[in-house]
Amino acid sequence: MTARVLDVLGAFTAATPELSLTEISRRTGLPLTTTHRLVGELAAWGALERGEGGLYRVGLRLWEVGALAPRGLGLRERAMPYLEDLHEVTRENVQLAVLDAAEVVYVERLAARDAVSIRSRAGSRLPATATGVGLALLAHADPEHVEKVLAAPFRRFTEKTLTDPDRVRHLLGEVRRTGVAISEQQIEMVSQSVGAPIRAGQGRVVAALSIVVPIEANPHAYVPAVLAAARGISRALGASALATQP
Amino acid sequence: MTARVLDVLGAFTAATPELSLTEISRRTGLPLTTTHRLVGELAAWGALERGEGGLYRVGLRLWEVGALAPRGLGLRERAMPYLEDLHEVTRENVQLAVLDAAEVVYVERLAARDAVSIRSRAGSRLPATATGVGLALLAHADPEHVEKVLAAPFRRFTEKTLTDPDRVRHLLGEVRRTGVAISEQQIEMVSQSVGAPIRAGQGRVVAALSIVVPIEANPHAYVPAVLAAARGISRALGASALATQP
DNA sequence: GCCATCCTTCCGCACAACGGAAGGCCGGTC
DNA sequence: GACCGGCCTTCCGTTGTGCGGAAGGATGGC
Repeated sequence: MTARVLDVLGAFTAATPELSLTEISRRTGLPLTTTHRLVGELAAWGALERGEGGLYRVGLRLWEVGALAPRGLGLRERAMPYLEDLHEVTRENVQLAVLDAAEVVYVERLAARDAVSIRSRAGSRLPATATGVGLALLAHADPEHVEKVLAAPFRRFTEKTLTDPDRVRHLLGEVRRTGVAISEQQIEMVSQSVGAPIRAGQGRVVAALSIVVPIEANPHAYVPAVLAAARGISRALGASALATQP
Repeated sequence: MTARVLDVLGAFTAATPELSLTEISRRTGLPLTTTHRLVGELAAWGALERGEGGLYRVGLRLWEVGALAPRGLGLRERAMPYLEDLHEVTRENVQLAVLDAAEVVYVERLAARDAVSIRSRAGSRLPATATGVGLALLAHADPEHVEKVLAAPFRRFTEKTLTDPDRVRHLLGEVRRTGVAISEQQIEMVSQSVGAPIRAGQGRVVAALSIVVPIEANPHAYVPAVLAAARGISRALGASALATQP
């Protein structure tokens, strides 16, 4: 059964990237024997591998296949030079993310050594409404999808985290008008982020990037650099010059 | 059956990252109906997703799981700063790779804009004996494993590609003695590479990096920089100072 | 030496995956 | 506008494959 195979893969998380057989069995709820067989088959193929101590971890072959995801490494590779430039110029945290249902998934993250250091790695998730990248993405997403997102309960991080759908709707209009999304103190009280959408062919928004700066800074000062980077990546992805206009 | 699920995933390659249902069916040899169900289940989970035109591609969720591979993104993230430094200083192609059976898998690749430009993106493979990284890895691999690799037929790229097991064995001894692996014109006649092993805890070699330079250059000039980068990454991975000595 | 924990192998049964058949849905052709 | 050829999707009865209980090693701690 396919679902069980995927359950096994899903048992691996960033917090626990190495698991014992029994641990996998516990997490998936599958009988030990079944787990044993599944894990064996996955390991034989290279989707999992066995480290020291007999613990299982995600294997090289699965990484290779995962790297084929257009929204993963593919996007990352083309965006990298622009992210680095932006990072170099500003010395702040720079992030690249895509939308998945109601969350954003961070595809790349360049951390400033000295600046506000938020340390979640590539592959982590946050609610879309609470982040600069997320607002930039939602602003250009299918309205029907946006409504579904806004209908779900909001996760709260700080006292400034948005929880009112109407407030978000208004903000999204603002984002469409200005071309940038500013999220203030929604995740942490000490920081805010400035995000902008990235477009591919036909002008469709496929990703977003953002820069995270201390709350003392003036976010508007970063807008031109953020927009320039977003436009650069959009062009690299094949969006026409016209389509890159807001 | 687990194998069939994996067959479907394996149908996706760097050359053809987007496939139609029938195309997947053809490649895997599975009946169309069966493929349809498997692909549906995989897509529901997020391992695959459906792009424009109905073509299937690798999904975000699989990318996330793949990113957990310690030898994939995990290694990459920690090595990145050192790779960038090396790249910055030398302005040449810099690569990070791990060993998988008889091949090396490139985990990261920083391409020089002007220097000898070598193809193939992160996730690609080459025979271990024909590359700088591969020789560095084999030199510190289980001797039994090395013999298995040398027993298999050699793929030839240029007239300088090594095909004599004894010659390789000798070279591996040399690598162990000097701490660096130099591969000359094995892949292309215009380039050579200088590789060095990267160690993790207990001094075990887990990866290697290399720099690719034109054949006119003196490879030995790059040895100190390459070794410094390899030692830096090893330290970042938790190898003790002693273990990082050759 | 004993017990606890984890991993591995075996094997008969049941039921879920299998895949043939049939039917939609394009878009091209005459 | 009728026909055809590629694709994709749904249905459903049969069968063989994955399932998981039981039992047997392998460690390692006390």
